[in-house]
Amino acid sequence: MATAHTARKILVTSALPYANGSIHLGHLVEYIQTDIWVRFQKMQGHTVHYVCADDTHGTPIMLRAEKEGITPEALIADVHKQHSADFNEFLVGFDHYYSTNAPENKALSQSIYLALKGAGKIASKVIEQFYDPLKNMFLPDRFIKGECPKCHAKDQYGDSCEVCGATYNPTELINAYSAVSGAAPVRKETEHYFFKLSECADFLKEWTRSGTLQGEAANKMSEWFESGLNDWDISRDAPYFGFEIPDAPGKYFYVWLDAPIGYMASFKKLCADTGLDFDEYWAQDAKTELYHFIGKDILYFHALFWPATLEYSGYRKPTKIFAHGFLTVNGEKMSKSRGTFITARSYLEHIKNPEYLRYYYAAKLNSSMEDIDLSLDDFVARVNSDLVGKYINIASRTAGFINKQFDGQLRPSSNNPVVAELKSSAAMIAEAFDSREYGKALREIMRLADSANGFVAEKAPWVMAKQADQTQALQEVCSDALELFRLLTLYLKPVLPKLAGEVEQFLNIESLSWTSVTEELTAGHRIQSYQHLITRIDPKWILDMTEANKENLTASPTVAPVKASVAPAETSGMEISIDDFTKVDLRIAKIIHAEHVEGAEKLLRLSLDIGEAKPRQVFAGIKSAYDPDQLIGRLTLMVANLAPRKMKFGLSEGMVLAASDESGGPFILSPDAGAQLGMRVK
RNA sequence: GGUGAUGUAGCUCAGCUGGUUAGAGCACAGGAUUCAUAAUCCUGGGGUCGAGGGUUCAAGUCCCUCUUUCACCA
Repeated sequence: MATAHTARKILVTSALPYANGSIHLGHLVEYIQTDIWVRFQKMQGHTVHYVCADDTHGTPIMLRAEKEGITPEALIADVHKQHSADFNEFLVGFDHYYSTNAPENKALSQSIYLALKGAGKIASKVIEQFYDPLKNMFLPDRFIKGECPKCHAKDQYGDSCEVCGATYNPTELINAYSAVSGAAPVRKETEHYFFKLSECADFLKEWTRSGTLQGEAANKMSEWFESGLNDWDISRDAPYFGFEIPDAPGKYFYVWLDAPIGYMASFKKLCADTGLDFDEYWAQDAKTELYHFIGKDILYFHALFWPATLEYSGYRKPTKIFAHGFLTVNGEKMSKSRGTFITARSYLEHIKNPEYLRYYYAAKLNSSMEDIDLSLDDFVARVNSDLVGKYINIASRTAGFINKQFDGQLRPSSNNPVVAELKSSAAMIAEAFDSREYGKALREIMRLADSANGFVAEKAPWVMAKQADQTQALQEVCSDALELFRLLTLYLKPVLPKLAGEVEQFLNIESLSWTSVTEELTAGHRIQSYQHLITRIDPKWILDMTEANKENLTASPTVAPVKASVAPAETSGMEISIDDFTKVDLRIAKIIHAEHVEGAEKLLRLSLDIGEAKPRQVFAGIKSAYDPDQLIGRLTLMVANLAPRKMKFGLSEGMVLAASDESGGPFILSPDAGAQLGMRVK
């Protein structure tokens, strides 16, 4: 039996979500996967601590806070509140959820750095980097934009082109500009600190092949060894939101240095709060187990930098790293235009029950790094069929007899073969959960639920209920069915902890643990009256959710004021030639900023990006129909070669197009998904 | 471009170290049943296992080429 071994001491982490956005369904794959594993191990009687934190440092957070006119600290405090609430509602049971911007993390990061320095693993080197002369800051590659050197698509990031897929250096971009200020970046020298990863190759080769990684992950790692390991740049220059490097004023730790240390810091705070022994879990010779659940995209940081950092600063290494794949929705990448970029919050608003998603993810998850697909139709079918039709139905169809005819009292039969069958699967299901083969576990559990329903169908208690001499048989069949239901609940508990709690109340039993497999509902035990525990998903909820998540690519008002019956408006009647038309340079523009203009009745001031070095300022008479906030970020159409015009409030460098007549408007235009800013309209 | 994964019934997925007519759930069709918030049970139709080549007595399973989708490239 899987339950026979001695209790283990386990520390588990999920990757730290970046404090720059909301938790969405993609994030939740990982937290749900980890939480199921943690709950399963706890049910096994092991001591498990599950910690996580917000990843709070770096340039994007600094700039976003600046844009919102608040301090980074205020920004991350707000995000922390939101993230915590989301995780809480999805029943992700962290033992501690912290922040990397915490005193424990600062102290640990600095001491680890000093230990690495003491071990001779830190070097400094003068490098050349792009610098924004307007903003007086060094620019990460992703904050440099320009024209792709291969396909000449405008507005591409500094590392690769989203249009043609080419990769290159920021130096190769044509007409490069800073995404922060629009200024042309200059090259500037600066001293950076490096972790000498190149000296860690032998250690890492052995470590990554010692069973700590999945096979495919280890394969992936070997490519890095073949090409040779470079030293890792761990410093960034001020201004930077992060921790300053000791004895190096103006130099900060790169966010990826202090992020994984955040695992330690979160646990350290938990230790301070609860009296746990930090060293028992992190000392070099620690006998406890340490597992990191991560996405395949950050394997690199966790399987190379992190173990090397720990090794040479005198700490223990992870026992194992579990990498999972990405989430697709309906077979494609999550998409704002299709409404499949769904936040945790939006899911809760529309579907409400988080356990549906937990169940569906569990049904899809395995131990590999393959992507998993959230097929929304399949989601509805699966939850309704498995959870409501099969599992809950067992209680729903039998509890009534027990409550009405036997006053809630049970009388199980002895040696029911179906009960024995369910019990005999306990070890196999435990093994599947333990090895993160949740899909396999759930397939088995649903097979057992089929057996249970087959048992009820075969015994036909509704026939017994009509025969006076079958009273005892009726009570036995229904009691046995509830015993089957109890076992299924136990098996599903890591996935559906809240529902399991409600079933425990209904059955009037103690909290189920894995050893409860060997127990049984006994004769004379009284259950509570049955109330329906979960309802089916209405496909309409899904529709509403995807609609609500569709980014406003079309007009923003939800109610269309245009009447379908209006006669088509007459055209002006004047013909023009194609040449006349091509004189008008129409471009797809992205509204990067919009605001009210003081003193203007009708105008909004827009900043429009059409792939040029600087955004255009355009005044548009659309104040009556649009709120500036809802315009920011969307694409529209502009006339790019209209002669600039001086207006009372400033220079207008173009014109946006909008439709209107006496029935309503103005309505500004939007391109179909796929159009990129800067594209010519013709 | 390089590397690691990936492509199996309409949909979502199982198929361990190669071995009898390729499986499940959902969907669909027929039947049964009415205890259950139409749930359940039985039966059935449906696949040239991405394409092509190779190894083998035998390949979805191994090898090669091409191709799909995803990720990473400090």
